[in-house]
Amino acid sequence: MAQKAGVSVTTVSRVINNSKPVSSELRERVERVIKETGFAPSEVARGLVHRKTKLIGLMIPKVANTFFSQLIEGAEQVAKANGFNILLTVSHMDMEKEVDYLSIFKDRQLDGIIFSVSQFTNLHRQFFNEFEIPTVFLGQQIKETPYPYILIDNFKASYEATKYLINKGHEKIGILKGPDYDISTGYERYRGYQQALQDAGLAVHDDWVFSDFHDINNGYRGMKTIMEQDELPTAMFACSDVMAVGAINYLQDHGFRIPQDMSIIGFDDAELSTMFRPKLTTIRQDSFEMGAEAMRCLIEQIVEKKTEKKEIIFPHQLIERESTAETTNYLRR
Amino acid sequence: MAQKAGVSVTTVSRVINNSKPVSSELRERVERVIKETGFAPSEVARGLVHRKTKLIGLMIPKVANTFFSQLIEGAEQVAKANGFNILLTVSHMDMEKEVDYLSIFKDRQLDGIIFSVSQFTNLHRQFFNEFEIPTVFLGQQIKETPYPYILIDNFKASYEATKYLINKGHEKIGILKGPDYDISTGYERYRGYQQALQDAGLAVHDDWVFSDFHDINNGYRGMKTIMEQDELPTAMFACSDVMAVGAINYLQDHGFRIPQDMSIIGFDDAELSTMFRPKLTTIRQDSFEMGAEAMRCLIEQIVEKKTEKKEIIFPHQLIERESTAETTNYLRR
DNA sequence: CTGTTAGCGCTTTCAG
DNA sequence: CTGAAAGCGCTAACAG
Repeated sequence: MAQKAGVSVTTVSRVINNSKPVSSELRERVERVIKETGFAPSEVARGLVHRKTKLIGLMIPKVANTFFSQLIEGAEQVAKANGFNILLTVSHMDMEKEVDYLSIFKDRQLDGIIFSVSQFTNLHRQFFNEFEIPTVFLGQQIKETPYPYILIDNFKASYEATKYLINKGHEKIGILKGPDYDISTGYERYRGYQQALQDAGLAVHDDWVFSDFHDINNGYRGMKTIMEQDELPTAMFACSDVMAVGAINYLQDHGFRIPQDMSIIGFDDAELSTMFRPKLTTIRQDSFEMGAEAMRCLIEQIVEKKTEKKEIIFPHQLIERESTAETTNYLRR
Repeated sequence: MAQKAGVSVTTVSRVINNSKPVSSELRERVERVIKETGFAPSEVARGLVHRKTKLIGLMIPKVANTFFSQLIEGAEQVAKANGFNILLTVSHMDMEKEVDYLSIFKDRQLDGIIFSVSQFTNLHRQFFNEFEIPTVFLGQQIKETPYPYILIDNFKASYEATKYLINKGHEKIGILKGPDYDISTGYERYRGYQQALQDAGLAVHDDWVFSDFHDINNGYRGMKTIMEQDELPTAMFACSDVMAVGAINYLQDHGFRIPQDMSIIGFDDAELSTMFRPKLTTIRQDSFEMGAEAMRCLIEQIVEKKTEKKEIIFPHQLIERESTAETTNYLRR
């Protein structure tokens, strides 16, 4: 390349990066050859010099899930707009894999990490202690690192969802939640539910609490388990839309009508919330925008070369649709 | 690192890569320091030496779509198992972006590309002519490059879907398809539909043909457009499940029953096919496995250092569920 | 078996 | 304004 244009590599570098003045003559010559040969500098070599890769590691538990797939799109868009690319890894909620990927991120000298932790273990702690790399945590309040985290207020959102059901006259309210160790969708959402019940003078009925991974089958199974109890709830708070849909499927398959026989509120406002009939009443969180914001926050850390601990709480919103109703005309159970 | 262990960097390299014999004494010393410091070699520097990055570029039009999100998971799993990582880009069906990303892939010296092309333009052609990089195309028969492509037989699958409807006694069959320039989900699926109709002595009714991007709203809109015609079909072939769901929503919202008043067959067997009620009759394609296989095929090219043109046709399968029925007791229209 | 040397393709001093 | 030289962190070829 430099040869072809009859200049030094330095000059080529200078015209490409516009880093130092170059005479218009040489510049033109170089530009011509660039156009002809389609030359572009090796990002790898550049990376070696600058100790920057312009690569962001994005680690999430699952792709095939509206929340995450939209989040990815948001993050990708912002990354692209800032000259970054995304190295995507899927952890499948496996802590070992998470730590494994973390060190891959390190070895590859990624410029930053966006990380949806499933559980912050000692191995995680160790990594972030030993190694310094701009990071944004997703979905959980990770307080023990200097890095920001971004999430919605799961406690509050769940409190509101439960309160909403209570305001509709429900007193027997069950919950379909994530696994206990999943702080945000398991623990926090359960806490909100519990608190709302308590504040209304209602008791938590353990038989109406079901925990497992968020997927449709578990929603189905969870609802089944609960409907096999002697005493039945009149409303359910499903901590994800997929759980809600699974639950509704179970109920409909067994002759129950929604919302006439059971009110169900979901969480996420996934695309399916409106495709599904009845349309889901749910808590909306803007996952695309959360991905975008996480990426903005990360890039800011990278370019400013400083990270400040901050907590980004995203707004959520209760959207009332068709899967919930007043208790007034509920059958006696 | 080398200093700490009191050896040369070469020796360190040798124990890490096990590339040449090292005395057990030095080896131990080095290993100890590695353990202590958590040292790991820079992938970037390695990449520069080897001209390999162990990175695969994956370009798809959309993440938030079951077909692609599962495909990503399949590809990621295989990549990981072989020591590769994925650089993910989302093209949003934008040809310029596609070409743009292609050259990013080149500049970053990715080891290979898995590419779901929307339309193979001159710019694409030019890229693949000028530049040699292991590639696997996804979803379209790209015949003009030396690289393999992987897809299902869209023509045949659509023929079967349409034939299935015909066998149920339907003679008035509409179609909700992808945009024309989308060879696989637009053109090929339309061709299969058309051929099946023709072979059965049925005519294509242009008013029952609707084309647009595959999403739920377009399914809704498409069905609306068709239902506003004077003469109505008794069955629809939706070229994607999301289209099918949109269509069903429209019909149900307007008092039609599925499948009693209209039979609908989808395409993809997305997760929602069974969550949705009525459960969708659809054409199943295994996108996870397609992603995995594409990655295997790509990695083979990379390690064998040779590419042979091949065509990987994945099986598809018609799955009969609840959204289709015999015409026998259809209302006269 | 081990270390020294060269070089991967770039950018950044440092001279001129 | 321009080029030569040094070096980013590693591996491979070459001596010893």
